[in-house]
This record gives sequence, C-alpha cells and structure tokens, in this order.
Amino acid sequence: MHFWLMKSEPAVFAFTDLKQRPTRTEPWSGVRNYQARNFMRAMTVGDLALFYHSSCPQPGVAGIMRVSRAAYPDPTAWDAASEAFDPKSTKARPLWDMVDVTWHADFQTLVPLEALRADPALANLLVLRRGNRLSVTPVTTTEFQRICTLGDATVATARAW
DNA sequence: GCCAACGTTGGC
DNA sequence: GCCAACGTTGGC
Repeated sequence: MHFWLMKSEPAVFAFTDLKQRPTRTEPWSGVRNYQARNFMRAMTVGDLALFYHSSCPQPGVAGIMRVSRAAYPDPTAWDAASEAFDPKSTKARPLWDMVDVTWHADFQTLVPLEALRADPALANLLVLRRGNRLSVTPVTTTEFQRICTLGDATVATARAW
C-alpha cells in the first residue's frame, strides 16, 4: 500500500468530475513526463492518491481517489488528434502509461496549498518543493494521514488505512 | 501576464 | 556528452 499525489487542472478535469463519472472511474491519461510515468508504473491496485487542483484560483487537495487499475499503455499518445499525441509512442511500442483512478472519499473542505505550506508536519512534501512540476509524486503514510486530517475526510477513508 | 524553475531538444 | 535554447508548469 502506497500513497500518492496527482495533479489536475480543475478547469480540465476536477475532483467532482471524477465523482460524477458513471463508474466514478477515469483513466489518468496524458502524463508525458518520465518520472511521473515511472511513479504510475510503481502503483498497485488499492493505493490511495490525493487529487490536487493546480493552476486555478484555489490550488489544493480536493479529495481522495483509489488506484483501480495498474499501469497500462496510454492510447492518447498514439492518437494524432489528441493534445497528448506523441509520435514516438506506437501501439507496437507504447512509451506512455496511465492508471485508472476511482473516487474514494470527499474532504469536508479543500485543503489549500497555503495550509499545506503552513503545516510543519508537511515540510518535506514533494509538491511543496521549489519549482516542483511533477504531476505525480509519492506521499508518505504520515503525510497522507496528516492531509486527511486537515481535510477532515469521511470515515470511508479511515477504514481504508 | 509575469517569471522562476525545470525537462527536453538538438547542434556541435 | 555538453549545454544553450526553448517550451511548459504553476503560483502569484
């Protein structure tokens, strides 16, 4: 069991969008960074991930999702019509992977970026590092639980630990 | 819109 | 393999 933080611009795909999907599940496509891809490859089904809203009026952690399918090839990479198209990736030799994520639990409140920064217990959180741009990062158990406390997550989350 | 930080690209 | 140029990210 590992914990992660995954960024998305809410104007493109928000936490509520995930919750409103018919199966509350979405493939996390479009990651085009090797380090982030490798983190996704390290994920296992059942891992929990914080859904982080970036590039928006209120950046912060919006809720919790669960990895529901391990890494598999990202088809948007070989779709010429996709913004995430990458000619270096082919069906025969896929370069980019994605995982499926499923809504897991809401927070009572969004945990704003400034609250993450203000918390001494989160001093080493990777997403707070200067200039960090990784869209997928690992989070320690302690950090994950701390952020859940800040967000006052529902009991469903507590049971999953 | 600005700009710092970082990853990627490509010439050499 | 170096490194400058470029593009992108993301907070402010």
